[in-house]
Amino acid sequence: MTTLVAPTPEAGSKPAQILQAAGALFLESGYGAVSMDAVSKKANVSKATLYAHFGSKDELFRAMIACECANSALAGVWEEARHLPIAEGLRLIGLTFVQFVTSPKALAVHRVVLGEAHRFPELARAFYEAGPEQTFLQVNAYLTEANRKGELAIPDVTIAVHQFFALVKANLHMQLLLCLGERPSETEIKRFVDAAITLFVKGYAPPPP
Amino acid sequence: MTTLVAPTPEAGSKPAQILQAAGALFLESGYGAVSMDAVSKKANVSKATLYAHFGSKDELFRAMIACECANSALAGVWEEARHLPIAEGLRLIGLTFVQFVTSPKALAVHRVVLGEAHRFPELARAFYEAGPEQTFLQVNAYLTEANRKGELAIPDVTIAVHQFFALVKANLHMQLLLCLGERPSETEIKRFVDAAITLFVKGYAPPPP
DNA sequence: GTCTATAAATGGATAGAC
DNA sequence: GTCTATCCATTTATAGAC
Repeated sequence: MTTLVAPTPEAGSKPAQILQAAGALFLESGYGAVSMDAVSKKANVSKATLYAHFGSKDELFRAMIACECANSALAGVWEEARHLPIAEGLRLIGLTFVQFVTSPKALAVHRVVLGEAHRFPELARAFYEAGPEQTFLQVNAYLTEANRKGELAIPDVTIAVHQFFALVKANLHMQLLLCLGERPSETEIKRFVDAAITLFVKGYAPPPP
Repeated sequence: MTTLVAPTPEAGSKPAQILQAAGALFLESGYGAVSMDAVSKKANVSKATLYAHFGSKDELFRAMIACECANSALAGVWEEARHLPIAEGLRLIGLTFVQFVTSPKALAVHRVVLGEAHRFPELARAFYEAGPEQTFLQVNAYLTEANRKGELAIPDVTIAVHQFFALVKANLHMQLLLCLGERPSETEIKRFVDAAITLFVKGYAPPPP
């Protein structure tokens, strides 16, 4: 398996300039619409220098995605959620998750990876394993624990994890990926997440004693 | 608003050949990776002929998407679902829906529209309105009726509709969009849908009298 | 390592004959 | 309407000087 190793060269160096420029352009316009010329101009670097660091357009694209995946959001949430009642914990996780995946940056990465998934299947897989899958594993552990404590009664935790994320994202994620409308207000997002948590918790509530 | 009008020229004509070739290539490799040269070759048509029918690459791409959106799957389901108990009706709708959106063709269209959403925002909107939105409206009516009959107790039907589709697609849709793995077996899909329906119906069950 | 300049190929789009 | 042949801009990638 190819793990996504983020190079993250020292800030200010030419590779860092190039990666930053590539990120801005690729994420804005997609792979096909961006030329190496445009990247070199945006990075204030000659094309020769660009090719000295990244052997090809493909390689630059891969490196850029790897770099963008390096930010592990949702870092502090898991520990905090463990000390909350189940509904509150899920609410916190859900809200943080939605805020992350609806951020312009995350949307742009998602969009460009999806658009090129057919051409860079290993990249799509690496992206999935570096991002969504890690989050799933965390919530899997969280729900398993809730099951054990009797707070929920989930017959199939794996399915439930996917359902949880599907519920909190709901249609919002797809709408934003399609560039329909703007990101809703914080209040609006809270409404969606609340509705999701309510449904999830009621749907998986343990039977009354 | 730009509605997606599917031209659907008579079969066998040059425009039809071109659209078919364009569909095969664009859906396989995305917008940027396909040249007009490749389309003309695949369609067994000269480039001049191609440009006589479609003024530009953009126009051809739009026409192709419009053509692909013309297939209104899920057509017969709504009437049939109305005669079933709520859980069975939802199961039928959900299953048909998942089978449709996980078909290779639907996935390819989705992928390419997502990938180019930034460059063709009106196209993304038209796609959404021609496809997902129509389905939402149908289920909105269905759930409103179920609410009225007291089969379910849904406080916000709009949110519930989005939740319903999110649940039945769950993570499967995203995984397939990312070209991870193959489409699961029929049996496996049924398992996912069943789990979704169970959660949804239990979560929105009316309070006991 | 970095630049300027350029090669070699391919892209979208068109002219003009039939 | 359709074809062959071609224009011109742009693209990826490299050569050679500093």
